[in-house]
Amino acid sequence: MATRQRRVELRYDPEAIDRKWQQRWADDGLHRVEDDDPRPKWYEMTMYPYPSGDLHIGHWYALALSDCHARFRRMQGYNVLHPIGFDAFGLPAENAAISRGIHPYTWTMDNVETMRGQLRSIGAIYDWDREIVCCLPEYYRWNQWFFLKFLEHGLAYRAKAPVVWCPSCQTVLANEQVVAGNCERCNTLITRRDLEQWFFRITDYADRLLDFSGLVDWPEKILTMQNNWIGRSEGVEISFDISEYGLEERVISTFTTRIDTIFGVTFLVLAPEHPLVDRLTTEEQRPQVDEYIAQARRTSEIDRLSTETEKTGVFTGAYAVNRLNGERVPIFIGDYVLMTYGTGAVMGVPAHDTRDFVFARKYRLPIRIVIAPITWDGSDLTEAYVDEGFMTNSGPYDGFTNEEGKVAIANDIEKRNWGRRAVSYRIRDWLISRQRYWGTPIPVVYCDQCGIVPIPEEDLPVLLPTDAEYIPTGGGSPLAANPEFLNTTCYRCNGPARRETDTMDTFFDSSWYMLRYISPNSVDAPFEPAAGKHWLPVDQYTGGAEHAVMHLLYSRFFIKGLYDMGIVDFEEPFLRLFNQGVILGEDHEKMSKSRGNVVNPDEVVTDLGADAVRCFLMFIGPWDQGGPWSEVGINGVARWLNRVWEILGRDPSDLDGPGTGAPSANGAGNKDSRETLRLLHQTIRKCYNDLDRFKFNTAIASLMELSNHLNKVWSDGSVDSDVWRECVEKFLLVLAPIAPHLSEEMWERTGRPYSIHQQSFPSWDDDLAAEDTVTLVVQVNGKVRDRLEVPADIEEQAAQELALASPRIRSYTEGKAVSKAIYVPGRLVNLVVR
RNA sequence: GCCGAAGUGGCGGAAUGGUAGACGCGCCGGUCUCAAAAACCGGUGGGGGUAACCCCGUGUCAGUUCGACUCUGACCUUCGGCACCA
Repeated sequence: MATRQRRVELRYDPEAIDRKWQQRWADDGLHRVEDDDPRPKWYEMTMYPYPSGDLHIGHWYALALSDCHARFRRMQGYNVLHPIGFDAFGLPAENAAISRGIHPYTWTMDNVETMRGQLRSIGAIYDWDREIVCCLPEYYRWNQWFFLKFLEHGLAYRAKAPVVWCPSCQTVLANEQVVAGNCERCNTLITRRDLEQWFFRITDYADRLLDFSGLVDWPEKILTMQNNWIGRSEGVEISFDISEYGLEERVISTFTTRIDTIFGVTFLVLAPEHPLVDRLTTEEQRPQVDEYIAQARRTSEIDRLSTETEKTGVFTGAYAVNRLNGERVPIFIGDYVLMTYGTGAVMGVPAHDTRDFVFARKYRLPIRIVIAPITWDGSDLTEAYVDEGFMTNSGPYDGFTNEEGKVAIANDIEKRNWGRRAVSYRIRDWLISRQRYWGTPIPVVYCDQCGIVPIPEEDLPVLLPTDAEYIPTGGGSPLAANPEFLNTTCYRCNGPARRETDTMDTFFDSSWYMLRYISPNSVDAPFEPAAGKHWLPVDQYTGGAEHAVMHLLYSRFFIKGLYDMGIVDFEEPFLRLFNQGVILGEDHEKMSKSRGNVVNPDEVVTDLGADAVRCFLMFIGPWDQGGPWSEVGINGVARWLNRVWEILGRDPSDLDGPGTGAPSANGAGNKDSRETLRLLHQTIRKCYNDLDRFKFNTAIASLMELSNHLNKVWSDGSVDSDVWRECVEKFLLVLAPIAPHLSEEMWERTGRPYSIHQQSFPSWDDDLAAEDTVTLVVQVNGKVRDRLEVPADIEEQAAQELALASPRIRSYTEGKAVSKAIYVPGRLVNLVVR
């Protein structure tokens, strides 16, 4: 048992209050969401958790705070749908199965059951009737249905793609299972293997995915990351002649964004996986080439693309002809060229490309300058010159600026049919196939007569067999080892056929789950169109920034695909996006079992209540920044809630008693009452604006200031009881989305009608919130030299006169000329003196 | 390495071109207590000064500005992602 650090003596029993209200809200169906509610709709969705079996503090951070925002929207008058579900397919279930011998289904569903209970302790406004669990056939049959739609619309295709392979375990590995180039289980050196797999044509949508056209309100950084991930570049595909080898392919096609440097080409580099490598390699060079390819198969893409690691390559023994100048240049292979980008072949222009420069130096290839640096004296380069300039050594194009050259050369190449203008994207088509058991079966069969045959819609779902071997062994997908699943009859010709045994990437499930929450029980369609029309798209999506690129791009693509098929009538699934940060351990490190810094929220909730945990997570700092957990830090908010309980629970009529309160004849007339009212209205305004923009930390700080102030004016007996009553009521209403249990309990105890969560967020009065006086800062040459208390509406002239008249200021301006005076209304005067 | 962020007291953070350190933790002092804990009240960036006050201070270095935590450039450190963790 760890040393108990939570030492706050609460005046209330948080466990009893949490239990009481969670039960009451559930019994009353307070959070049930109806489609036909007359209020305007607000669909606020948070990324659904993976059912790991334990709701950790990071889940609380994501879920409790999004719940606060959803509750705030509800108090603003919206009918709020804030659903929850489980991202239930994936690798950890298989790992658990392997290490503990539990079936992935059992493991997952047990975890879901545990986590449902833990999730209830948050006190969120989930409508549990809308829960989704995507490993159940009721959900994944729609994965299959959507797959068939994409296939039907030509957006799915099969192609070979490499997978990471452990030659000892004879299984496909996830990148996560590779440790320093070795299999994490048996420590064998990994390699890569080509398998025929399913792809979705996300690249067809690249331009549309780049275009946000004001449709969405997302953080700028996420838009930038997506743009960079898609990585559009315009250039030219130019082919080099290899007809001398008498192959079927008479050219090698390369993609370049710098066609203006074509006369500087002194070599070509092919990706080691390029299909021509085998045929072009000379017998003499073959041993080195084969060895190099084997090496490349073990190297990760990050290492291959690193600008830090040395650029290597091997000569194939073959040459290609640059048709613009007739030169014959050597063909290399090099692992810094990827088969998945452009054409898998690049032209080497060492003088004007950094990587090519290093490569040419290493292999002693000529470096020919074709774009003259501005101050070039004709000497050799010490590094690649990648900037603009005039063309030289470029035949008919000499003297052009390189920008003019780009256009002229592209035109000439197109005229002669040596190539064409082209756009290349860094993004690759979405590889859907997984050689794993715990996923959605891909609904096609392979028939010797008919080829690929999609399974008809009416025969869905293709059930994942529960009695199958789920531990991957002996080659492909585990399902391939299950003859009852594998062998079937063709849906077209009734002849013998084999089922597809790969399952789907789990990003497939999460690409469309926002649709399923709308009609989670629909059996005829993934969602009811009428309900979809009402709720979709999602107004606010929240979740970790780790999903900035992949999940969010896949989902955007998926929805655009459905839009084109007429299945949905909107193009962007998530109108607004907010990414929360990460909760770290007390040691400021990422939480992990091996570090022993994992926080169990259940214990804290029992001790201090759900609201204390919610408040602490909100108070820790800005939501998008995350922050470290602190066992002593949470005492602070617990103490505050405890004080709020005590202060707001006081009997306001005590203020009317003799010797206290001293209410003035006109109610809120006395000075402290006016101050109190002002602070109340300022606090409501601040909390409204802060909660609106997820700035929970400063909202709570301002409520703390208000409670401190209330305590002070109470002990001074200087506030009117009516003002006090107004403060209590509005304080509780502002607190309601933040601390739903405590505020409900106090709402009841102060004699107010159930439920606080059906009330509106309080409004404020700007006039009441306005200050009479402000502190005018007086600077001399930008340094603060005095502060003056002045009327809030002071004019520039008067402010300057007051500033100049201040004795302190005079000691700085004495005998000097004031050359300039800057006035910021109601804030500052800056006198510039020489 | 590439792409994207972040760096402010002893700690979490506030202030997004105008009073640096709101609010909280911790610490120090006090009240209560036989004592401690809890609770409550007060103080708390560093340096100098009896004091009034003064100087320094937002990762480092340069720049823009009357004025920079805030904008620009370079660098350092940490974090997220890099296509089979989700």
